[in-house]
Amino acid sequence: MANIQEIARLAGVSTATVSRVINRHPYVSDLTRERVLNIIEQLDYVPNSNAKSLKKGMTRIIGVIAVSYSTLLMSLIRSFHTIAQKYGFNVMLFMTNGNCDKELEALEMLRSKQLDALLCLLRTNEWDVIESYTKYGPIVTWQRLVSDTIPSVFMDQYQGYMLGLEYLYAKGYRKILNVYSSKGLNTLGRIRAYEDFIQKYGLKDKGFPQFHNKMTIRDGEEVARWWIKQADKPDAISCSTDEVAAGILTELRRAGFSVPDDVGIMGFDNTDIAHLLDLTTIHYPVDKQAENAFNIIKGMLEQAVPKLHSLEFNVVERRST
Amino acid sequence: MANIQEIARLAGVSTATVSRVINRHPYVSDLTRERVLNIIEQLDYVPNSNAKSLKKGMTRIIGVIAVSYSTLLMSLIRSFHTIAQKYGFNVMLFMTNGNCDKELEALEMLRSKQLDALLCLLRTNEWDVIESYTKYGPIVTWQRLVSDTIPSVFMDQYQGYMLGLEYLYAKGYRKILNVYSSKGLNTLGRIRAYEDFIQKYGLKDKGFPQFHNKMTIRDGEEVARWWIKQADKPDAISCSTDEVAAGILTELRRAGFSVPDDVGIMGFDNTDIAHLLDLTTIHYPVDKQAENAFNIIKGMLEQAVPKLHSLEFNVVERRST
DNA sequence: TTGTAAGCGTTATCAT
DNA sequence: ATGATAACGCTTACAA
Repeated sequence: MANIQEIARLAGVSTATVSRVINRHPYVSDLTRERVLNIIEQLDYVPNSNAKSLKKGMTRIIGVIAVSYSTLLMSLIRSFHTIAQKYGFNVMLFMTNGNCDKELEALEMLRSKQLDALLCLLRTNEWDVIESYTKYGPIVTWQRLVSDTIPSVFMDQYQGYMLGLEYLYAKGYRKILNVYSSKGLNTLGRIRAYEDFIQKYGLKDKGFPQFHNKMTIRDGEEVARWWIKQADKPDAISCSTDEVAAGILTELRRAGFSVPDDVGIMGFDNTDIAHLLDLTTIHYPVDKQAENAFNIIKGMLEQAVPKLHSLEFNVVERRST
Repeated sequence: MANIQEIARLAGVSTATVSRVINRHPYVSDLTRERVLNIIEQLDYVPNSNAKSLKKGMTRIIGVIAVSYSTLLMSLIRSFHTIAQKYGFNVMLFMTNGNCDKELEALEMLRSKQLDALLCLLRTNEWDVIESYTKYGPIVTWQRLVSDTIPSVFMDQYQGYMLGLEYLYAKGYRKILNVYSSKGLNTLGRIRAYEDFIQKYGLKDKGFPQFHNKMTIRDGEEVARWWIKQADKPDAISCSTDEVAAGILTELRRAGFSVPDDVGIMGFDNTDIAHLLDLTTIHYPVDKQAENAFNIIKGMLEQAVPKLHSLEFNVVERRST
């Protein structure tokens, strides 16, 4: 395969000049530039990335760690990929499936300089293990974490959930059922939001059961079947995810109920499915989080101060409430 | 960051010796090996992968191209990843979302030697575009393709589908409804199998409608609702995917019907959900396909003849038929 | 505007 | 069993 020396020889110039042409340096005469470009074209030459990486001390590849696939994660990854691309970085995805060793592999690749940085969406190893790798390159996370060495683009779910509850209150709903997802800091924040909410408006708890670990369409369908059977029904359901809301909505409609006439339904995340089914939901700026994550990484790589988006939740009002 | 020279200096040996220790060469005395390893440990040294890649002319990274996520693809990718790992290769995933440029990126990385090879699960660009990159490294595909330069681990769906139909016939089913997925060579093969099947057994076509583009749980639910409304019902449903079969099964049970007493249901792919719901299905050895794909790549890289698994469909009999 | 040459951190071929 | 040293293909001072 052709290399820079061969191009130089054939074009009758030095390798430095060829390098300048490739990297669009100024101070190359139009004539030589043209001649070099011609030879490059003829020989179907591409610079060897490994040589480049070795010389530059970086690969321009950023690793992204997640434990598994989900709609939300995928749109986050897509946004991250897009902005990384824009600045000439490639993205390498590590799906760990909860396997610590697979995550360690990614961390080791950071250590051995195959990766310039790591975005840790959902970790598997303990934080102190991950933290011990920060000396090899920037690591940024999406999870809730307060750390000097691992910046986070986490958003406090308390605020988002409260926003939704306030919205439902303003629309006149008073008997709200909460459907939570997996027990974690996020869910805890949401539970706290609901407690503060009923206190603030002097609402009594209606004694509805606590739905936990509900995150899929099928989970939503289950909740819907519960709702149908109740004598004293909630007048609104605030869901952990759009998927759950979607499951409830479609299952209720299938059973002949009307949304929002019989019950209001509110999703969370503003994913495609919420749009598709006209679900009111809480918009969560994952795209901006992704961009912030990238900008933080870029800032750390170039020791510059990154410009960040401010992150805010929004109610997206559609026709399910 | 420490490099091999520093280790050499500190250990009082040459870089060659350090390299030998790292790469587990024989002919290093136990004493020096120990001393070198000590220094390596102390300095937290790891060899720089870029230097290695440059020297060796390969990165030991294989790219995998797919257009989007699906259960089947994910288990294929997992198997591929596992065997690649075993031979010291890393895997870089490219989700193209049908974007030609994103796919080209992967191809370009092969060209610039950041990738040693490419497994193309689901292509986006035309085959001749992809084919033009085979000169830069091995490209193997999972799709149906007859080509000198791009080997394929494709399996003829005709056989698998026929196997399922024969099984249903043997169980006494005579009024079979087919639910196909997206129109492609695979579906065409299945349709052909069904035509040959009714001819072989002298069955008359029951005039059931043609279900096409059904591949999800929700599609299956739709089919189930169609089935419920029929006077002259099919006695078995042969599905394009386990997801569709799962949707039909659960929706029918929800409506009070019994499977397999009222109708037999057969999936395809033998994914987790088939196991979960006790669905009879056609096992499709994706793991072996993945291993074959890797072995072909490995063979091409080492110009050796790969050992391949023979690929066969199997009926996995469970309780839905 | 162009060329020379010194690295980047390894591995591998010869010597010894 | 160990050491010199020449690659691998590129970038970038520094010179001219």
